[in-house]
Amino acid sequence: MTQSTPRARGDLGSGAMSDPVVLLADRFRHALVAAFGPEHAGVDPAIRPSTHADYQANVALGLAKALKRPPRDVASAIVSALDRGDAVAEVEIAGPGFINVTLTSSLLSRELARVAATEGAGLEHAAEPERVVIDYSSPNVAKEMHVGHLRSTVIGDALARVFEALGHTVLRQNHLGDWGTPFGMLLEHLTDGGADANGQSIADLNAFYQAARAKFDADPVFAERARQRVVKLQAGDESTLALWRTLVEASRHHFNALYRLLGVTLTDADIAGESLFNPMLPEVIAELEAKGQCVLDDGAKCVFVPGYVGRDDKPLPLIAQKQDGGYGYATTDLAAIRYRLATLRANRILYVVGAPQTQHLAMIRDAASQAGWLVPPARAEHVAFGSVLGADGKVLRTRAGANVKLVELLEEGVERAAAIVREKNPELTDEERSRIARAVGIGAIKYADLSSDRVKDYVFDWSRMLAFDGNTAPYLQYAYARICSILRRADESAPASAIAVSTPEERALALAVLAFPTVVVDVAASLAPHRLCGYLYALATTFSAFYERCPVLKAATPEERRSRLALSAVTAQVLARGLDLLGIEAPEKM
RNA sequence: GCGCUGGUAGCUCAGUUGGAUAGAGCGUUGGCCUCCGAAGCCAAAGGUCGUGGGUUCGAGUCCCGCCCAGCGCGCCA
Repeated sequence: MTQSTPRARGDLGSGAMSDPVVLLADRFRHALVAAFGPEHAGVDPAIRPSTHADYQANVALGLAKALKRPPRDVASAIVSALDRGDAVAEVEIAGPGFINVTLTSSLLSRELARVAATEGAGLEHAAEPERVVIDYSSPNVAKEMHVGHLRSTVIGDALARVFEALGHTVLRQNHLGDWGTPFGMLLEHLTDGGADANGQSIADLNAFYQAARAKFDADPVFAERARQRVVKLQAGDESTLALWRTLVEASRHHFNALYRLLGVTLTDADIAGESLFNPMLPEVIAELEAKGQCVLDDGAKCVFVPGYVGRDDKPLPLIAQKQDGGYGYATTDLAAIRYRLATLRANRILYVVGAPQTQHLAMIRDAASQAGWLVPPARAEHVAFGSVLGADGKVLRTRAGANVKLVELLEEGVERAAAIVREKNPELTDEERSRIARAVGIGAIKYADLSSDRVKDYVFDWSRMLAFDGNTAPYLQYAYARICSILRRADESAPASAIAVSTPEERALALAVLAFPTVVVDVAASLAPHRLCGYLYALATTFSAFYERCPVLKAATPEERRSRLALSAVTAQVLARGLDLLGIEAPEKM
């Protein structure tokens, strides 16, 4: 829906205190004011990682034009005004006006100690916590979950974890498809004795759904009964509701089992399905009418928002009430956004919904603004994502053309992981192996989903996601397990204050570790979990380089050994915390 | 027709919101285990960033046109 407005790097406020970028940005902002006056207080110093130093400030180049001075002059004025304190070891002006900054080792040690001391690996709570509604997963009652639900569930859960880690109040909303016309045929089929739905597995209900559907399509008498049953359901007929509840109950068991297997934080308390909003629909329409937002068009009550036209070049409506008096999904979505703002008091609403619904959700957002429900600074954003594709480049399906069941997909992942773990590490007990296989198999699937830009489609490929090379969950888990192995053998533990950064590999690793909080804040602002993946992968490869060149247990001196042990430990802490934010487990052995 | 989203190495993908020489993994080629987990590491080769203009000190990144692909566009959700 709205594009998020990410804050400039280095201007992240709290939540990133241990990252030197924050400290540097602060020092540079003061220098800008000192050098050029208070009107430059809001300028972003543009602190970036550098290949020529620890960081570089790019602000002089942009400022040169406004000040009508040569960039290098501007740079040197900034450098003169810069308070280096005990943080900055070296500053140099390079090229057209880049300011290269090298930090002192003592600063790195101090900040690493701070990271190690915090439970969240350096994460701090936002200065102004928000109430964030996240609408995700949203499976349909009486249908088995399939790959189509994977991305919403995995991405939404990762975002929920990230926002909570930053101290925001997260209101998970599982918008179940638990109401509407399809329930007419389902309930009618149930009264026909089509299935014993009481507490039975959803697999039965899946077949049950298809049977009901077939009967509905083939038998006009049945179809009419189904329509009547919808009317009874809408009217609150008690025996009909009882049947409906059995379907919902059985489905919930299925969803919960799957969420447990997948390691997703959703619970029954997060269920806010279509049925919740059903009673609100008449009053929503009444309010829209009272506000003059609703007009009769072609027999339907419609809300028109500017900027949307249909194929015929005529304005495109949101249909609040159909010709026949029934309600469609637009009505439910309007009721839901109103509820989330007025009742849940959300500041921010995230719709983790597929990209094809972009226009629809934009219209819902605009209609909510138009109705006076959605008022800044509250905002609604569409966290759109692409499709999961098969090897043929088309939406992933079984060979028979059916939807791929999510349970089967996850179980296959675990089985494949178990086979790999068995081969690579035969010494594990059965119990260890099965626990690790679960972490690796599920982790691989989730990570594959999270690690590329969510708006793009991605190709589902077992061998790639389960590979131990490249940007995969197993590679990160391996890096973590390897560090744990070192720490187990060490027979001593060293505090982060023992870290003395000396070699280039140690320095690179220290800087990488310290960037963690900034990355997490950035993920929350940009709603882009793949940036956390990219960061963790870079962290793991940086550790590997350190591991190759810098002996830990066999370090030259006891001081160096303790320093490297502590640096390894804090790296492990960040890796595990980062994976946890993605909803992925990090076993200590694999 | 209109709109949205994509197009970066043979393949799969990054690219920090306009900065210095566009980076990874796979695959290919060549190295590294008497040494903390080789499930790893190092190196080489591989690019008109779909295309043509524009903006400026500087464009994969911003603007316009075009090409290709996917998706959406009135009572399904």
